[in-house]
Amino acid sequence: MRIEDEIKQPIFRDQAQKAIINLVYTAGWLQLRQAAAFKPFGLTLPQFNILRILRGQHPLPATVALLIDRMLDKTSNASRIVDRLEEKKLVTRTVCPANRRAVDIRITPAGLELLTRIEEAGLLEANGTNHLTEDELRQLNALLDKLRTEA
Amino acid sequence: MRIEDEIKQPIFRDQAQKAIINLVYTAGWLQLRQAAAFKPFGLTLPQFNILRILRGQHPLPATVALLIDRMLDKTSNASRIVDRLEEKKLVTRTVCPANRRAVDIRITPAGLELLTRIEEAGLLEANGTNHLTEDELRQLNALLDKLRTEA
DNA sequence: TGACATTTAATGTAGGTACATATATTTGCA
DNA sequence: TGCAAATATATGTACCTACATTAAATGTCA
Repeated sequence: MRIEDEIKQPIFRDQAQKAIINLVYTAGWLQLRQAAAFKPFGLTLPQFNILRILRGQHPLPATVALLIDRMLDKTSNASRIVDRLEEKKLVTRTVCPANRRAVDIRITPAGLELLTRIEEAGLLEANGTNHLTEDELRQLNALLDKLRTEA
Repeated sequence: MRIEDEIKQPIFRDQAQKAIINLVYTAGWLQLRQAAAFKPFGLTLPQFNILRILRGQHPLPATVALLIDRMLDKTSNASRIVDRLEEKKLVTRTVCPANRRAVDIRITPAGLELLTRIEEAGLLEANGTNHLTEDELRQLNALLDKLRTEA
């Protein structure tokens, strides 16, 4: 459905305004579907992303600073997301012996097993981009990268 | 900057995964800039959007149902956003006389004046899409609309 | 007419972001 | 050595979304 119809706004000032609204709306649409997919596993999207980063480090630990560096949203509060994962016994937190300011965060066997189950469910494949061809996806990536170019 | 460099992930599974991450990242990037622009005026983005919808109705009132229908994020809680606008005296809430379940929400003169000031500041123009040509913006809109096509 | 369903908005709860501040530890350097 | 600056994380506050529930008013229909 065209964005005009999705939000019942028939006229935009220009293509730029329309593109911005379309972009934010489409990202929200994607996130909503992804969040719904993760819900049966008791995870939110940020929690899932952090678990994946931790698996990437495994069996080495990660620090909060490393998580922030790798996350999509740099300013988000990794500390509190780790709180939730710790409550669910999916990660452990121990003071880093080499630098007692830092915290070593590690994914647990339960966390690894959960990631495997989620991936086996094929959530990541049915993700909403099925209607675009390889070439269209490339175009989209190029346009988004260009859009973010700073003056 | 390419999305690979923005989030320090050199390899994606495929163009589709890259496009999804790129899309969510770019939308967040845009929203962050927009939120920063509204901050000096004491408004958040959802508050600004609701004020604009109310101005569109002015001098007629809007109901909460109408606001939800027009908003980008359909499931968001318009009621609580109106709470904040009411505290700031930018809108009024009165029980609808024709249907006492509904609430008539109206923008105040202060609300209208604030919108004018924001628009005069030119925030909506410097919005981050300056680097794309008219044709590229059209392409982007078409790709996003197609992406959201349901099976 | 009166019981029941529907509509409209508000509220409770859990989790998230953004930004400022606090606390503990380590580092650097006079 | 000792003290200030820097670092690493945690916490407080305000606001947001998502989803479920509640409360009040209205509509429906036997």
